[in-house]
Amino acid sequence: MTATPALITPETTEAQDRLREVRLAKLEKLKALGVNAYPYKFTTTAKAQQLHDTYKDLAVDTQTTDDVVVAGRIRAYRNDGMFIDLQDVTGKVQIFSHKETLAPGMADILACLDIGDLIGVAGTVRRTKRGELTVNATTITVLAKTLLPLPDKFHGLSDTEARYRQRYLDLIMNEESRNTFRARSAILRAVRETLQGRGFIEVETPMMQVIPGGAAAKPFITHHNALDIDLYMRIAPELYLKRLIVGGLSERVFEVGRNFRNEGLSPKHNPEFTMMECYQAYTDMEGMMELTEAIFEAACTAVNGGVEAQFGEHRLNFKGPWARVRMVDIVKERTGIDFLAISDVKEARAAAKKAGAEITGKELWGQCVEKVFGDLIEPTIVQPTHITHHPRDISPFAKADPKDSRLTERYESFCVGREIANAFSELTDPQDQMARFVDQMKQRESGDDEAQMIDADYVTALEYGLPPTGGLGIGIDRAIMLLTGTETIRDVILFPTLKPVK
RNA sequence: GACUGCGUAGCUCAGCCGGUAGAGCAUCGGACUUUUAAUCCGCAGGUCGUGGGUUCGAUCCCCACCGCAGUCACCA
Repeated sequence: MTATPALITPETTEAQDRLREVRLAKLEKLKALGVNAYPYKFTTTAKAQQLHDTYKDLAVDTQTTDDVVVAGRIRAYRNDGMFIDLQDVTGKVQIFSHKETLAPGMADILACLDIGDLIGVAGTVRRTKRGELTVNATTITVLAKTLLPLPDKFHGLSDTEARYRQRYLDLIMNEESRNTFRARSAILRAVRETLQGRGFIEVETPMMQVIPGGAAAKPFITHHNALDIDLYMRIAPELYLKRLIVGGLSERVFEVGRNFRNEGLSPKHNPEFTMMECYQAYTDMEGMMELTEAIFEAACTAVNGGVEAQFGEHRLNFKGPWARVRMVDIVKERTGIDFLAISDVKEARAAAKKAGAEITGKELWGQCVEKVFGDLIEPTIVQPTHITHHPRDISPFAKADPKDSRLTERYESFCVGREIANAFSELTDPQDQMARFVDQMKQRESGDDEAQMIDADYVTALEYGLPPTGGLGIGIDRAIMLLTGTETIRDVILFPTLKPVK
């Protein structure tokens, strides 16, 4: 036997090589029988679930004359292939092969099959004495001969590392994993449909940017050879999307796409993650609140059939309107600290520290408020809640609160101690915006490498006029975790970031 | 980045106080045949994550490194 280059796989062990040899021998037998084990096309007439639906009333021990053609992966192979469990995207159906009903030559093919192989089966439908819906095979077509065995048919694949590195095996073996990622798709569709139903148009903005703005985060750096310049992977699409509102491309735009933040990995953080951001002209944060609720209601309904979702012990209800409370008010209510009555920064830091927040001594007034909220209150929020009117210090793109210039028209929505949305009445005043950038630059110079860089062109865009606009961002991965009851972000991202194996 | 835990056959897992490894499933050979994790008999399958060290002897003890997980830090 001659080894082809494709089969030189240094990662496999000798034991794996032996297992492969066995299957290669069967592949050779198939070739000898004139069978192409990797054909080009196959047409089916039914899926497994369709058969179960159609024949749900078929009596036990009953043979029909209905011809069907199915295709899928062999998940179980009993009695030397007499019984096969065939799995397709909808589920499993049993295949029965008997000398008397099998077409000539099929028995030889059957003998060359293994668990894991992809096959097509033509036959008639019956229900066995034991009540199992079954296709009595007449012909069997090899659609792809496998060269490596699947994991344990009963215990499956549970090794977390293997599940992430070889996601295809995880998907073959674990129905829960398949369901989660199908739910992910359904949620994304619901988000898009909700927005499109309201007249938002989907756009795409640069992922490689010269000035990475729109969020407080460390960026990844990459390099463009021809231009010989470094570029940053975007941390947010925000500033580009608002340029589109300035341009009047649409009064309503949204983007669903990847953001990249150079930070640690955790059950809640993956360096690349999916974000939905949308901007709507002529509305403010109130309008965004209603939209936030509508999106979550739709997304939850898409995967759970209603506005409730189970997350751990918590029964979450996404039906709007959600509770809303000002950040300073809930801080005052829970800790007794009335930050609005504190004007001195040192005093604010002392109060925050006394309350139990982690204070380094460099915080601005607004950062003290946020620390207390983030450290002490955020983790306790269970049901969807809008926390509103963030301090101006931590909100460089939000309009000031007309009632108190220390605050802004901004809110973040929280659920089970997690942020699920961030929105505000967008700052549209170019002079105020430039002042905010200058403030950020000062924070940057004093060591905060996550403070915003000045994006002069963005300010120029504002000088051409951004209408009153509401903006909203939703972290899609975390939303999916909540709506599907998933504890770790790696279980909702198909190929999470992992260190390479050396 | 820090701490803790884990890494044993293709998969899922045992392995005592240090004496160079076991099971089930899968594979292979055989038996059986309307099964449901099919059953029965038998064979084979291992650089115990990697590299050092201690020891007469290391899967086990020590050190370093690699990877994964959890917690924290960083971070929305």
